[in-house]
Amino acid sequence: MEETTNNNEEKKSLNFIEEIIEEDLRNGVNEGRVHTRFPPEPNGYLHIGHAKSICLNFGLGKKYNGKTNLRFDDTNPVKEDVEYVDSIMEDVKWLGFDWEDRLFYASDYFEQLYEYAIILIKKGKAFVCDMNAEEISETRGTPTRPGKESPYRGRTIEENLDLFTRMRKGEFPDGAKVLRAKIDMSSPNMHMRDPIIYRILHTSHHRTGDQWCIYPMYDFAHGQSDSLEHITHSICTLEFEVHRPLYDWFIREIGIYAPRQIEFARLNLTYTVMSKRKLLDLVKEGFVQGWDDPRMPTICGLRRRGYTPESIRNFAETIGVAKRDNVIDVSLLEFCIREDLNKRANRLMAVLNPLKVIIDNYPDDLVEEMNATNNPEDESRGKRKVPFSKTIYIEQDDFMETPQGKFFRLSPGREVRLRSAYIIKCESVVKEPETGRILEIHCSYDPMTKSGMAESNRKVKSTLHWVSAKHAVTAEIRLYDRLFIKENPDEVEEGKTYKDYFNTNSLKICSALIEPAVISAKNLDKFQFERIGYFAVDKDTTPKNLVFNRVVPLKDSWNKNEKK
RNA sequence: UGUCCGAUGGUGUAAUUGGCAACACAACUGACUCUGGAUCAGUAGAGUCCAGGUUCGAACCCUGGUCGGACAACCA
Repeated sequence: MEETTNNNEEKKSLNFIEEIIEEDLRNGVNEGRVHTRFPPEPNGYLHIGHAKSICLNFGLGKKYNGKTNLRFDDTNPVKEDVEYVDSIMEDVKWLGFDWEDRLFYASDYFEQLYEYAIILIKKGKAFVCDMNAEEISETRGTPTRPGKESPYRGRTIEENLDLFTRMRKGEFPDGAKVLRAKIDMSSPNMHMRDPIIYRILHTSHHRTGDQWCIYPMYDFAHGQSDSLEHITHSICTLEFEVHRPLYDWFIREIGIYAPRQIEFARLNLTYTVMSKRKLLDLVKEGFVQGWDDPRMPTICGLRRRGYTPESIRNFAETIGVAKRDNVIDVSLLEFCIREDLNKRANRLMAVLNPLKVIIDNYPDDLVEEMNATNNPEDESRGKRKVPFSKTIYIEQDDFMETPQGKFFRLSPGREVRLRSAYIIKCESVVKEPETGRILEIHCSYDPMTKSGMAESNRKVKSTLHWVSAKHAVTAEIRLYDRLFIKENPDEVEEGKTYKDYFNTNSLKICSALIEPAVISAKNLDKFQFERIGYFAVDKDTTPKNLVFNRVVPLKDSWNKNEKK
């Protein structure tokens, strides 16, 4: 519909990465080929920050008719596990991306990488060093002070070859020796100070088993892996900018194809943390119930919470990509899921804090099937039947004995519409004598105002949701709030840690009375409970116990005014 | 007292590459509404980190500062 108004097709501006790619395309670099990759380490679950990278890499592949690989950078067997490999593949697929037949592992290249190391040794560009971790660290210098050369730096090529071969054979224990690149101990770039490229690790690997006892360092594997896969644009986060000269050095010395690395700023979100380590702490220390706890910014957490792949992709698109540090307001993420669910989630009525309403002039045993619209945004979703009877429940918040301010819901003597049903009028209030607590309210209904009836269009100030007492289904409801009480939990005061800002009210469990149509709901089904919010069926649901997660509440301008 | 990177409304991203700051979220008005949702209309909010310079003209180029981030794991 937008395109009908302006035919001079408003072209969307390019982000800086697309600009670089298009420039390369114009210059005929790589024969016009675009090939990206998403290279996670299988040592944890993916989070929304990874989603940004996934959408970027796969999005670019798609946009430029190129390809995108999935490659696991699995060079550290002590931290990695197939559990993570599986979850990562599941998450990428769920987000809607396809690596087709291009699933790779850095461990696929171990033999090749070993050969590359031999090349370096033969060129006199790498040496076996016998110093231990502490000694190496001490001689590395600091960013402002040059390091000292290793006493083993001068070993002959033959000696290095012999030692490295024996390292591979398993003749030395963990930590006894490392292979180092011979570059420059006085380089202002710490990564160029004779970096370690191979270490001894007598640990079995999740894919290569006990085939190897030496493993390449990430820096020695990543760039070459990209090269081997003929990646044209290696997109990564900012912290690897300083590594680029090293990658370039390896590629040049080994003499292989050079991809172009482009760095972008990682995503930060308000009221949460985004590092794998911190997320793991929250799981291990029981702040949350697992990686897929719906409060977690992990992909599996968001999925369980009720987020859709479309909403996350749209979020990634909306936040854009640049090089400056950024913190995105969670409200943008919430906007994206509301926007999506508004169009696709069917409506249901559910009461969280019930207040009993008896309609005195309604026949005792009558049950009427009301016609309710499933989704007013999409008439094709049709209608459903909602049973109505003499005793119903409404939300406690929807009644005020002495209405204040602009409260225009139910109160004594006032009329309101019951959604998809009748207009009722509050006639009296029954209270507990001692406490004054409201027990129930009595109303009358106007039979001529049934929804859909010709004369039903009388204007009333508000419409309330409701459920029929004898037909309602009970469900467990989990209400989530932000994980932390501080916008940036990483910004800690003296003597505190991000954990001190954990929001102890981030999960509230309550129950709800829901209209009977809910019983057919299956895991991950999403609904809008009218006037409350979007809810998704949780996997903890059993035939006896329906469990819903609140994805996000509806915007509430009344509640907002109240808080002022 | 190093190297690299960055700096545009509250937040994020733009600005046809030197032509007079736009879009989205958030906020606020109002209209409409059988969801105080959605939708629609509108308002406010930056003169682009600072100081110089080049130019008819600078958010874009140059110089010098300031501030912020990354880098000293046998992690990735």
